Order: sequence, then structure tokens, then C-alpha cells
Amino acid sequence: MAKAGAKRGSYHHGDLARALEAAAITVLEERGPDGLTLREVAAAVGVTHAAAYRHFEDKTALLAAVAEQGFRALALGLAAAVDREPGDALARLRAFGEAYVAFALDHPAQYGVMFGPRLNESGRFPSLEDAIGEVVTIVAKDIKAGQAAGRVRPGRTRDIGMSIWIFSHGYAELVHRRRVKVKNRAVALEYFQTLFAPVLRGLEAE
Amino acid sequence: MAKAGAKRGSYHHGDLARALEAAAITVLEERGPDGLTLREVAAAVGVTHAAAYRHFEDKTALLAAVAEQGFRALALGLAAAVDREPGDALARLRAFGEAYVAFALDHPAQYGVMFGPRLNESGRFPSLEDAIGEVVTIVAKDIKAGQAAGRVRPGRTRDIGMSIWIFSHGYAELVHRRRVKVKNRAVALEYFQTLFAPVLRGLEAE
DNA sequence: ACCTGAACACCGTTCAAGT
DNA sequence: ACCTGAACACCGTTCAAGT
Repeated sequence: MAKAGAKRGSYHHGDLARALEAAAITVLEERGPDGLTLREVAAAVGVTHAAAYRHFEDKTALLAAVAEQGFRALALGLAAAVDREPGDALARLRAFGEAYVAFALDHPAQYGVMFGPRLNESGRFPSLEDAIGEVVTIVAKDIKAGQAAGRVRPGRTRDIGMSIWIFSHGYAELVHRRRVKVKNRAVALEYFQTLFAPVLRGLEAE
Repeated sequence: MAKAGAKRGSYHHGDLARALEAAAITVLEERGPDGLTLREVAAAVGVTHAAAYRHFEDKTALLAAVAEQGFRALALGLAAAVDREPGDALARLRAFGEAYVAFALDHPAQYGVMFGPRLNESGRFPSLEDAIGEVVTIVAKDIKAGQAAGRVRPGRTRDIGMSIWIFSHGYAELVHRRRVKVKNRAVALEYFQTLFAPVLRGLEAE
């Protein structure tokens, strides 16, 4: 049982670290954020669970790697969505929020790890912090452009970015917890637009 | 070690169920949402961990009871805060959001349980659902009053309530995860007001 | 009726030992 | 240098046995 799951080649001289990260994401999306065990991840890769400790200090370190990879993927997705948007600064902010929610909906378990366990207490994993910084940078850029164009209300750019993050994250969270009830992905995104529009209106220049 | 913690009286004919709930909340706020074990809760009450199963079907059921109690306390706090507010409907909505965030900040671990583990998948714990309903009812009442007074934008009451919930929850979540950086409770509440004001402005009648 | 004691399967972590 | 095997302490859950 422990050696099921194939992967014939030995990981001697392979990249076990990345193989474990990838397997962790797979297991995560199958079993949910709580069901992840180091032992199953190792088994999925065809290796003893103790082998993981050669590459990750502990289970938290593996989760931090998964979270970091998630934030980098999120940043790429957000940048692409914003660049794809032909409208003005406000339209780009709307696209940002929608792409953010879409990522959370499409990777629920990974998103759960990104925000779930209190990773990075006491500043372990500085590269995780860097990855989060990328996300923040993306909104900030468009908010400044919007302010320069007189479409977004003046004031601290960071505050406006936070508001957008808070609302997008809060929405994704409550959908995951089934407190916002939506039938499917399409409806979830549509309902987000409905709720997000008035919020954005509050962030417009008067 | 297992019998430390005092509580001289036998729980034979006492209310072990509620004693376990109370102990769970204490342990939770000390150890954090992840560090809670059934065994430590039982030990804190002076009972074998197996005894808990006479009162709760499993660990999840105990957590659900903790969550339910949390939602009821939250509803009481929100109702009190709103009633204390002398201003108009919008001021009451602001008071609602602030009281919501205050509760989350003051009971971080319990709040984590209320939204953390995927409790209540497949409709176990219907009374938990009831408790959540109380919270929703409170906002709805004031939104309707605000709409009647022409202060809150017309449209689906539920949507506006959701937006307020989403923003308050999202803020509390990101503070807990240290993604919103604030020095202390007072600053956290003040910063919430700063961010919440423009959002509320978007929900005003035009 | 309510709780204890002991067992079971499972987990994260460690470490000597193999190659 | 990298992985295995076996051990350790701990967990949730179950159940026969005590009172």
C-alpha cells in the first residue's frame, strides 16, 4: 500500500522536494486542507515518509512551500487578468477582484493552506512573505494609475488596496465555508460582481 | 498529570457536557485553534478523555457546540452594540461592523473554530445553523430600516447584509493572519473604521 | 447511567542503519 | 548524499469493565 501509486524511477538524484510539493497539492485538493498527512504525500511519490525530512524541516515547511507556490500562481493569474482588461482603471480593479475570487474557487484547498494554518509566525519562510508582496504590488500599481486619472478616490493607496483584498478574500472565504450559498463557479463569480460593484463605487473619486 | 487541574466534585450527575464546552474554549484561547485536543480538554475538567464520548458524538461535535455558543454570544454582542448606537441607520451599520470585528479580535481562537474547520458539511448540527441565522437577522433589520428612511440604497436587503458581513469577516481574518498589520486592538478597530467608511458610502442611497 | 482503563489505528518526528 | 526501518510520544475513537 505504501509503495502504490507508481513513479518507477528512484528519486535518488531526482528532485524529491518539488515532487513532494506537487504531490501535496494533489492530495490537498482531493482530501481537503485537513486531510493532508506527510505519510500520504510521501507514499504518493513512492518514498518513505521519513525521506521528506531531508528536504523540509517539518510538515509546516512543506505547507509553506505549497502556500508560496500558490501565491506566485495567484500573482501570475492576477497580472494576466488585469492586463487582459481593456477598460479603465476601475475596470481593472474589478478584473483584479474577480480573478482573485476565481483563483480561490479553483484551488480551494491550496487557498486554504495559503491563509489557513498560522504559517510564518515569527518570520520563518521569508520567501513566502515575498510572494505575498507580489500580489499587493499588482493592485497598488493600478490604484495609483486610477488615482492619477482621477477615477479612484485620493488617499493612501495601501488602504484602498487592502479594502479590495479584504472584500475579495472575505467573499472567497464565505463561499468556501458555504455561508454564501451559490450553485456553481459561474454563479459565484456573477454574485461577486453584483456585491463588488457598490463597494468599488465607494472607492471611486467623488 | 491527567487528574491535575482540580475540580474536586465528581461530574456524576453534574453537567459534564457544558463543563467540556467551557474547558474547550479556555484551552482554545490558550493553545490556539490547532492545539486543541480532546484529551487535554477532558484532563482540564478532571475526567478521562473517553468520558467525552458519552456527551459528544466526536471531536467535531464538541467543536460545533463551541462554534454555536460563539455565534450566540456574537449575536448578543452585535444586538447590544447596535441598540447602543444613537445615530441613524448608517451609523448603526457602522456600529454593527465594528462590534463584529471587536468580537473576532477578542475571541480569536473561538472565532477560528466558528469559521475554520468545515463543520456542518451535510447538515449536521442544525442548531448551529440557527445561531448563524440570528446574526444575519440583526443586520437585515437595520438595513431595511435604512432603506425605508432613504439612507441605504434600495435593492436586495440580503445582498447588502452579505457585503457588510464579507467585509467585516475579511478584515478580521486578515488581522488574525497578520496580513493586516496593526499594533493592538484599538488600532485594529480604528483602522477598520477607516477602511469601512468608504465601503459603507458605496452602500448609501445615491 | 456515567465514567475508567486498555486497546487500536494513525499521526509527526527522530535516528541509527543501509546504499 | 539520500533514503529506509524501526522506534517514540501523541492523537481520536472504541469497548469491555467497573460503580
